[in-house]
Amino acid sequence: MTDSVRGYTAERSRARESEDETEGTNGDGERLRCPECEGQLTTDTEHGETVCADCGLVVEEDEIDHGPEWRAFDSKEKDQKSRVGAPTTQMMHDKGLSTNIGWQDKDAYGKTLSSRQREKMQRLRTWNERFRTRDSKERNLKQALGEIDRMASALGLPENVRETASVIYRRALSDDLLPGRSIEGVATSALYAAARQAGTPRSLDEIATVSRVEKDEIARTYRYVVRELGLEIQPADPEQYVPRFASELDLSDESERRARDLLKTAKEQGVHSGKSPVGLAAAAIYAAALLTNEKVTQSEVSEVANISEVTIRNRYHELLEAEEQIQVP
DNA sequence: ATGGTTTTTACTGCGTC
DNA sequence: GACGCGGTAAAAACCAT
Repeated sequence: MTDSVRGYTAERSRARESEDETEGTNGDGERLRCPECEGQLTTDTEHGETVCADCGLVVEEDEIDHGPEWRAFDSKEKDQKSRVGAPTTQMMHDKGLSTNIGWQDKDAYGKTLSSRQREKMQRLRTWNERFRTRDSKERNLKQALGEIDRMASALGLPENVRETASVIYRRALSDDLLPGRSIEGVATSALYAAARQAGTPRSLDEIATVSRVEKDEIARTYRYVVRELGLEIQPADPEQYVPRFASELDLSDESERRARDLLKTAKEQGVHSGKSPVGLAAAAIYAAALLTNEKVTQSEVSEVANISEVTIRNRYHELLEAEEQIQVP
């Protein structure tokens, strides 16, 4: 259940392996015999021909190579692409269709190149590779940053949060955290992390409503990113939610202040550990509104905080108890 | 995977407007 | 009768192991 991403990649690589196998059996030509001399047939993938090993008869030519087109690339690229899976894929910006220069140092007729030519080709490969990957990373980044911007404004997050989110995303990108994960997922996680770091947290649910990615995946990717980048993010402080909820409910500054006080005393009493910060904030808001005689119903609070009324009830009892214990010891 | 904890869901009863 | 509130039991979600 928590492993849908892993399951996904595993399936992809399995599909790739089976593809390799069929390619292999195609190539060995064991069951096929030469019609002239009954000799073994071998497949020459270089020229796209099937030839009899004994008499040299060309049985078939201009064959289409059904193998994945990236097999002949350099080994670094093979690694990269293998992880992604199928030869053409939506997961690469160019669907794997961009021009590449083979590594065999042979010309179109299969002849070996002169050393001068080899050097030249090597330089071309280097530059082609540089442009291609730089290009792909930049598109990737562009899309992700656009996404971050969109979500941030939907959530009313300030500029500095977007900045941090972009920084986190760039770090994830340069640390090669992207392969196997969606751009959107990582972008969303970066934003979630940034919002928390900036002290203006949004709950996972809120994030999930503006993201194109499922909550589960966000949570998973977020954990992964935080771990890999060594980000230090403390659990969200309930007080950080207070101003937002208070203003959404049109509460006075007075009750907002009392809500904070309630949370402070609760913290001193240690009542808050293990409970959801959002729930505590919501309960504090509700309790404070009661104390200041401002009319807010539990359901209204539960609405803006996305928390159940039951949780509000439970929490706010605890908050009031903690308050009493401080005053009458 | 499992077990313990927290949150949610669904339902009920009570008082008030 | 609808609404706000409180409580409860069972289910679901979450978390650490």
